[in-house]
Amino acid sequence: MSKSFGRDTAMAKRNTETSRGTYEGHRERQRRRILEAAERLFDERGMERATMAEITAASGVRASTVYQYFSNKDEIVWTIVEGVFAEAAARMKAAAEGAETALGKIAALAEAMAEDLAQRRATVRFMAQFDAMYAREWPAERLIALEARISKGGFAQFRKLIRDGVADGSLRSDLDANLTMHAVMNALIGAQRRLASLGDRVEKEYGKPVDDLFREASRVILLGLRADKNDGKRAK
Amino acid sequence: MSKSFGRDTAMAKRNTETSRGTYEGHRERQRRRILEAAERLFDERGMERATMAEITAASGVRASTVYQYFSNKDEIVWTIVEGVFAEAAARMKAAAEGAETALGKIAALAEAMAEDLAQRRATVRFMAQFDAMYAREWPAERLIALEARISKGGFAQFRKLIRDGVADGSLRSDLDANLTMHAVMNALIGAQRRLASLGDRVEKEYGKPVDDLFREASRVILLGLRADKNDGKRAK
DNA sequence: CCGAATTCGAAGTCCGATTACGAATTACAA
DNA sequence: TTGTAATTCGTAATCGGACTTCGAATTCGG
Repeated sequence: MSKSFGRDTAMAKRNTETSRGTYEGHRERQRRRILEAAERLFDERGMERATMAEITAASGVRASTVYQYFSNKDEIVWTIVEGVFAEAAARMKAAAEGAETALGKIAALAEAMAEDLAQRRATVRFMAQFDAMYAREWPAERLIALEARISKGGFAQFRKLIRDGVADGSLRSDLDANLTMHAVMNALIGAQRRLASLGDRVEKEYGKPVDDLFREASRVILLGLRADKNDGKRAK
Repeated sequence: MSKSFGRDTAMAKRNTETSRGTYEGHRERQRRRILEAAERLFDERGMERATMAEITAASGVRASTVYQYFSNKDEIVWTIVEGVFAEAAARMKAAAEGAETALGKIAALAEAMAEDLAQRRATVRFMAQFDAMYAREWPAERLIALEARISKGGFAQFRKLIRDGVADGSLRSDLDANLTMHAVMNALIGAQRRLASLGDRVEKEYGKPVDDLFREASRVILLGLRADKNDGKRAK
């Protein structure tokens, strides 16, 4: 509430014509320091277990100061989540761009997700936690803001991808682009997040790295999307 | 720690030969009362937000008494989770038993999951939360106990299902039963849990009930599992 | 009715999030 | 270089929620 009172009053006055963003650089640096410490701790201990005290200690910034940057722990979570989601989306987009056919793009996207699962497991786990706990109560504005960034990044074109795929014959003809897109994305993301959450547990029990399991799942899905040799006669 | 001291000492003595399980009935009833209140609250407010005070209030049992039944909130969560998982597994098993071919069984299983998603969304959401937050730190014993129950119930036969399917020609011949089983189960469960978590949000945005999205996802997966016409064996 | 088992209540501990606020420090404009 | 606004520090305090303690009151079964 009374967060940046100092800035909002006195500084606003000065800004009227003089030194724009005087302390901004420093503020930005501090902000990053806090976010980085928090992100690491969330990864290591889970966003529930990670305590404010730990975060402040790790960031080297006192608690009372942290609250001048973020009004509460949730704020920190949101901020990190937005960044993480946006980055993931960007990676997916980049991956998809490298492929030719629609089917190829989808495959590339799935492969990118598999790599995230292998190399950024903690981050994926973090996203899983977030989905499970916060997703339902996202304030609409946040959601919109996030989607805006992500849309530019990749997911949004997915529907078009399916439409294209049906058109160019690489995907089966009986697909409803909109429905299929959401269904497949949710299945892929769901599988990825779940595997990240179960992680080591699954690996210990079944010997395979979880990203292999994910790859097999996406292989099956891709097979399901692909056009039959004799597409057109077949309906389920 | 000092939970059931009364029972462990005085009553243990009596049990030596006399009134076995005297107060058991009542105790069991109380236990249920608490669990039911907790389950409802977890569904309504999430297992994080639901407070002990709320649970005790809703159950009509005082806090100090509740702690004679469960040593802490986590205990309650575990207990409910075990029941919920076991029930879900039983439903799946029942569903699979009604079908003939392996592919049919898998389809029936997926349909049962879709129905759970439609009719027990809160419960599925609950399982999603649990997976995301607790799965990594399940004590092994708990896990074993749960798996024992679930195995009897359904998941365990899934691998056999795939092997059978490959043998009877309803599934494509290049599947690795063990790998595919885990991959597909994780994809299905992951999709189901994710859709339950996002729930209304998804429905509002895209007009379709989430169970339809799930059905489409499983349709695609089933298509991916199904044997090609020219798989070398007869197709279904 | 007796005695064990259970519940109640109320007070209290512990811990983590968050706040309040004055003193100390830092950045920068003049 | 210096005065002042902006920022940080420390520390004490509040608050809510999980969990405990324990003696008094109540309930159950024989």
